[in-house]
Amino acid sequence: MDNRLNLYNTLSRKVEPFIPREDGKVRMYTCGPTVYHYAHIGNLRTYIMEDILEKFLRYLGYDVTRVMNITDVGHLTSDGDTGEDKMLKGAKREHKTVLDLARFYTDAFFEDCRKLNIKTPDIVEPATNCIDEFIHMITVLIEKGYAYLAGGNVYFDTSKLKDYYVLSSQNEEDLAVGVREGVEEDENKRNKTDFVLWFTKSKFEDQELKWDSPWGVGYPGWHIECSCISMKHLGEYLDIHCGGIDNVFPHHTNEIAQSESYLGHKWCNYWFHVLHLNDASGKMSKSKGDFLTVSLLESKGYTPVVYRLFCLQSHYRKPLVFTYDALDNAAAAYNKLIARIRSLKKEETSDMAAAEPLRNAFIAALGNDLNTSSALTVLYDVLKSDLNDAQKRALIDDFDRVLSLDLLKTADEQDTNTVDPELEAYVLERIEARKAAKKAKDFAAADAIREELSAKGIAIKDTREGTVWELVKE
RNA sequence: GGCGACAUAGCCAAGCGGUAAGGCGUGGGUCUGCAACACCCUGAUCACCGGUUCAAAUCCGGUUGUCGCCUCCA
Repeated sequence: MDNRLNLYNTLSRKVEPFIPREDGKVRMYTCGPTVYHYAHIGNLRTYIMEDILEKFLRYLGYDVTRVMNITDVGHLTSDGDTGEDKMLKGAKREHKTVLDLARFYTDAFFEDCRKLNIKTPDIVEPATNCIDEFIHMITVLIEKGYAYLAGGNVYFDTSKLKDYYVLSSQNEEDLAVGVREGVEEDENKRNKTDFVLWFTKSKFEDQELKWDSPWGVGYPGWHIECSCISMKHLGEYLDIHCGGIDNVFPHHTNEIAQSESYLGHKWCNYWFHVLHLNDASGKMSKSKGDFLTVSLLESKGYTPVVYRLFCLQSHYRKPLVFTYDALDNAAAAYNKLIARIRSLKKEETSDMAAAEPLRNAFIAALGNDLNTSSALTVLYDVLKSDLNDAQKRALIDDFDRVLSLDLLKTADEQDTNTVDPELEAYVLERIEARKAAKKAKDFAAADAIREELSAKGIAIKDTREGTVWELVKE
């Protein structure tokens, strides 16, 4: 397969040609959501961009297997055993069991994804399904001398590694421990970067999810989940590991440490990280309490794909600032785009040879480290090109396999042909009445009819070819 | 304190050494009874200061600013 994707790799800090280990086949892992609350649109920015990556790989013809975990246990408010399990905290807040909470927010997450046209990964695995695998890996790590028991917990010993900071190039001395408020240092650790693989101590007596293990009843640490779930479904070698930029350290650094110590060889070649969505005050965070969700945007009248377009206008490796003005900008752009697509005539075509240069431009744009902004420009180039309408529609449909903006679908749905005939007859009758009023120069009556239709959600406009009308959304 | 990213027109944004894409908005125009739509036209020398080069928004050094990470985080 020819290589047409150049991708920034956090591991090398360079844009490099993407070459999977096995020709034509891509093994892709994604850090999934923590399901103690709704996902905010910042979380979803990452999933949108990962979705673009996956779909572009498929567009290029790769056979992609993508796995995602659901973090339904082990995600503490801090990494020491002083931390509170976020799931437990969420369950208390909502008077649900932890499993009900997980199910509820997992469903909510995929519902948001559906609205944003984010494809569900081939395999989705909750952490609580893989306890045996976690125990197995931890056992091996202890046997190999990479892990130790202290204070009832099992820790990974980062001092056993020559190159722990492969991803983030920090150094031990300068790491500030507990810089964040409310994070306490764990006295059991031998090194400040050591992390918990298995907890048996919990200060919360009502900890709901506990499993038996060789080290006592307890629950897994956060980092071990992703390593195990990835290997369970994708084997010992991974091509791409995705996640938000904040996961570089410590989460992904720790994943590499434990995975490669366990395997005894290099694990994953490409690390793909998406930068954050910020609001005017800085980073969006679930723990801040007040955050933006897809439902909130919908309640304000935005179509969710407009947010997707907003994300695609920017590059995934740049911080993006969310403002309603910027979203309005995207909404206007989306509506205009759809209107232009709608004006294309639906015809059959078999000759797509003339479309090749634009198709290649589209591939070149996305192949250049997923430059979605440039890819959208190519979309506009298609509309402006000399191609016939059928070729344009075909090309737009082709691009939308990756962009997933419902381009043709929305344009066709808005077509008045799909409207209830009774309504159509009524509207046509009113338009005729307005025409008569206009002819009689009774503009007050004509405007009244326009007002009346407008109140019913029907917009009319006078074009050279006569008066046309459409249903206005909302 | 350490590590890292970013800084392009009113806003979003591309640009990867050869003379600033695209989108939204604004203003002007065509059309129109008016309006809306559509279409046409309309704008920046790229944070600042040095350096390399025939040539730099693009490379190097420095300055300033914004943001992120340093065991909750997408």
